[in-house]
Amino acid sequence: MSGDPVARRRLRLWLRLLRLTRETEAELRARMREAGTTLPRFDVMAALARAPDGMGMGELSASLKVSGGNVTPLVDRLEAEGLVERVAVAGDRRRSLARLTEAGAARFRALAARHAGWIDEMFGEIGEAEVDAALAALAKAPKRTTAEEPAA
Amino acid sequence: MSGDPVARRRLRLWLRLLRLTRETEAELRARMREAGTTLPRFDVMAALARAPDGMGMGELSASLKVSGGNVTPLVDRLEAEGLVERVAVAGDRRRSLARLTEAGAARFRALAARHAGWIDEMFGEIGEAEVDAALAALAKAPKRTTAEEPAA
DNA sequence: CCCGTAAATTTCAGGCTTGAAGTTTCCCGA
DNA sequence: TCGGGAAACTTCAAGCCTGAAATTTACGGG
Repeated sequence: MSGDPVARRRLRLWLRLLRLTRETEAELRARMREAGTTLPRFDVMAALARAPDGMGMGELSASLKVSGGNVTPLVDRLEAEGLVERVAVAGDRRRSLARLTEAGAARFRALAARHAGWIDEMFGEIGEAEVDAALAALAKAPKRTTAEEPAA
Repeated sequence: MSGDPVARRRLRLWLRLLRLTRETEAELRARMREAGTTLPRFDVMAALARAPDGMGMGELSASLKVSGGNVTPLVDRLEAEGLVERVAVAGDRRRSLARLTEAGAARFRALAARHAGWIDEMFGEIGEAEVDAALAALAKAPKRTTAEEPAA
């Protein structure tokens, strides 16, 4: 099918990454569910936890690599749960920052600790040297082919 | 926050995998879109391409690691497009096998070739030795913690 | 000041995904 | 034979996700 053995191995690596990520996400999703939340909401909280002063919707969607239209209802739900609040931006009424509430920050700290434990458990068979090897190997991919080029 | 440096590196590896997978999937999704299909449909076709005699819905959902309720409408759509057909199973009317049609097989062959090229392009910076290192490192994870254990 | 364009966000239709409940069919033991 | 599970699949409500259109606000040249 393919005459290039390196290409075949790269494809195999991709399929392995896909499967590994799906399995891990499925496991995390189940545990988040037990903990009363969902993975996407946790991801939002994690991003906001790094920005104590809040984050614009656009920054949030870029940071999470999800579309803008997705962020709105996600933040809506977290807001309804009292974990996140939207704050107006002085001088630009188009924007609004999402920020963790006190309750949201506390909730995130508790979840993050458990999350880290779950990951360590699931990846526990991978030794430190292997972790470093994997990180080094994956550092260069994927090559961004649809990168926006500076104006001609 | 965490006193265990290995645990932190494992978490970092997981975050890296998540980001890499999301970026790659986003790129593939965009290209599949241009090609007139979607990633989930391609995944179904890829699974069916390995089973010339067809695959039960249950096998398909296990193979793709998606829920059963997901497979039904996916196969429905592929069937509507004439790429997949459901064939009855003699002796068990509960089951039905999904199988690529001639048109579906041809479509898949064309897509698969392009798909392999896209992957090779996106992962082109990763050399053969690094591919092997990554595959070796990731071979052991994730440890299945919710594995169904044989009846007590 | 006013208009055109651009930016930030929301809205929207359509599709994907899950977990749970519902159907139909099979199987097996009494 | 027949009745209770169990298995295979579908249906369903809810949520996630995208890309595109719509909305609101900002900004800059004339």
